[in-house]
Amino acid sequence: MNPSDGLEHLSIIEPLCAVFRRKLKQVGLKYTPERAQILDAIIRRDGESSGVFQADELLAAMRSAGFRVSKATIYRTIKLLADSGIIQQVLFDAESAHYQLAYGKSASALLVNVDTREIIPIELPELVSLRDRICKARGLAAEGHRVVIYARVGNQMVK
Amino acid sequence: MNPSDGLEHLSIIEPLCAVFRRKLKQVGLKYTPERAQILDAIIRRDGESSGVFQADELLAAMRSAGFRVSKATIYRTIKLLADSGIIQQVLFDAESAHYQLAYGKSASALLVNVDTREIIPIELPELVSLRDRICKARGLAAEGHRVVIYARVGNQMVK
DNA sequence: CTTGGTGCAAACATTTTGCAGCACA
DNA sequence: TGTGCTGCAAAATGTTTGCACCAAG
Repeated sequence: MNPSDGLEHLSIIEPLCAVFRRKLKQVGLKYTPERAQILDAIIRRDGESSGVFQADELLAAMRSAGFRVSKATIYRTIKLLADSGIIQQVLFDAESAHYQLAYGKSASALLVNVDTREIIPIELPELVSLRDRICKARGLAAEGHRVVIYARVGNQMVK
Repeated sequence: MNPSDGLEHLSIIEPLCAVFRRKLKQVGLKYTPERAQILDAIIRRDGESSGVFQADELLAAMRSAGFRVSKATIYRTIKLLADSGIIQQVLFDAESAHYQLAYGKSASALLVNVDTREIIPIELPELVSLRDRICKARGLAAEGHRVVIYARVGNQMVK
């Protein structure tokens, strides 16, 4: 597949759809067109920008792409996807809930440029061992973590 | 001062009040009894439990302690205290905003026991250098960070 | 066909705001 | 004594839910 054909996301749509479908069946729920379209829209968004989205953003994006889904279905589906482990909530501000695709990035962190409001997902592999060590010291097992780092454009010379 | 006389918090009330008073004066605002009582209640809460609080919890605590403050004033004062750097928002769940006193703990993290819902503030000094290094690599200057670690009681043997 | 799903609108929970009277500086 | 502050209640968000009709399995 050509990496510049705008269809990179197709490489993950199929497996994620299958995962979602299986998870739904496990609990006796149905795989509907709306649910498929919402997951597809989330995957498409993941390609652009930071991949972090909010319910109303997603709704607006889908509407302007010609889909007619309701707010209620967006919220209900987001909850199902989070329960399935396909997306995860990221704690990034307190105004409203933010989510991102969770495939393989359960340990990632977000770097927020407070000047430009740009959100940059970063990897902090060192944090996992640090986290596990701290939990173990208290007889706990780490389940996950959330990290947000706030930064601004430094005026100091960068060597 | 006797550390078991229940008045440990007095050691920080005075300086924090002074800071708040000064910050208010700087922008032409007034230091009112309500604002003083709210800051006092926050400092008192910091002594108990984890020091993390929500607006409605604080309101309830103050009401049952005999103060008569309104919801609106609580919210308005929390915002002022956050702007003054005296308290800071912690991102811990998306349901509602959580805050804690900020004196000297701008780099701390929270460990949440998801079984008991207990919130344990912890120190992660290693994270500061990690954070600064990552920001500098992108020409940014770290302003702060938020870390929440979720853990549960481990069933595995802890050596 | 049966059980669950959707859209809509109303309900909710949290936070913000407009306004009339009150109080600090 | 004026500008800012308070309480109240209404408005504004963001999210959830009840219900009637529709559709997947």
